[in-house]
Amino acid sequence: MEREQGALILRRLGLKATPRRLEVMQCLVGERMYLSADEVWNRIRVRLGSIGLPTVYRILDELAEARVITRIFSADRKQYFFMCANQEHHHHFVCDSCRRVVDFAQCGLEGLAGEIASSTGGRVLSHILQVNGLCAECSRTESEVAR
Amino acid sequence: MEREQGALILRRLGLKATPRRLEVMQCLVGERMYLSADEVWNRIRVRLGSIGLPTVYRILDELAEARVITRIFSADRKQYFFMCANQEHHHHFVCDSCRRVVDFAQCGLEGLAGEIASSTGGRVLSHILQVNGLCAECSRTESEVAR
DNA sequence: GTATAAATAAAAATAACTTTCATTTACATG
DNA sequence: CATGTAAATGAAAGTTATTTTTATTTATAC
Ligand SMILES: [Mn+2]
Ligand SMILES: [Mn+2]
Ligand SMILES: [Zn+2]
Ligand SMILES: [Zn+2]
Repeated sequence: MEREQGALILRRLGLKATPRRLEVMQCLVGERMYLSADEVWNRIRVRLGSIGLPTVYRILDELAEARVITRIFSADRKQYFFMCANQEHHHHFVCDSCRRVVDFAQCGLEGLAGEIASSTGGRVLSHILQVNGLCAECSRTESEVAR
Repeated sequence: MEREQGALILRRLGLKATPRRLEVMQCLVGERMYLSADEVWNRIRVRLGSIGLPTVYRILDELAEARVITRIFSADRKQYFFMCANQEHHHHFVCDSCRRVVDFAQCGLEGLAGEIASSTGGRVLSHILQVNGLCAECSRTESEVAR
């Protein structure tokens, strides 16, 4: 992501294009594994000289709120983040072993939303969908180990 | 849930049928809202005389592990639990306003699992699906307030 | 350049959970 | 029924991810 592109996205969201925000975005863009706030912090503070962990948390929150990045669900219940080029509605296939994230477009929940609304009389507002497993590489590795 | 039924479930899991476990199950069965460990604790300690919060956490973990109860995802990232009579694979429609949980059987992710496996070369092991919104009652209330 | 609201750092606080370890209890066995 | 044993529990302390607070700095509109 070009520096100016990041700045544009931030201004569109009504956020100032600060060096810290740009670094956080830079750190996540193109990264194919999901990262924790702590990991983002450790990666960027080398380059920024210094940045506070609360700042990283705040920036990640803002970006997630604005849907620039996504939250990934993990069994350890920590917060993890991932940025995808894909800006349309979609979900993720997440590797339990190496943390790789792969987009998939199929959602197929529009129909379900309708069914739930009509059968319960309620209103559907959002949904969480995440598929977990082993990516191709980890799947292969595991087979080798078993041999 | 009859006391003896609870005991049977626990023994089948290789767990001792202790008064604390039975109370936790009793507390959750038939409850139509999801509850936190803290809430379960406050409800049952009145009846048990005393029980430690770590014990409640341990019991809830065991029951969730054994799939006797389910974890509910919440924006506050606390752990919430819900028990459904329905023992088959299914998911939940959760009210963001009153915490009510409604089962829905449709999952429709078997096909998706296959597609992901064949397109990525990986292996699908599990998935998370939760639909959020407003239950019928809360949806009605909200409309009234808007008027 | 300057004013101003927004952003940040540093430190302290929070709170949800978890661990430890000494004591108690369910229950299998005789 | 008595009893041995592993499993379960309580109390207290510990952990740690995340958040709050407040004084200072900075992006940006004018
Ligand atoms: Mn979807
Ligand atoms: Mn499913
Ligand atoms: Zn992998
Ligand atoms: Zn409701």
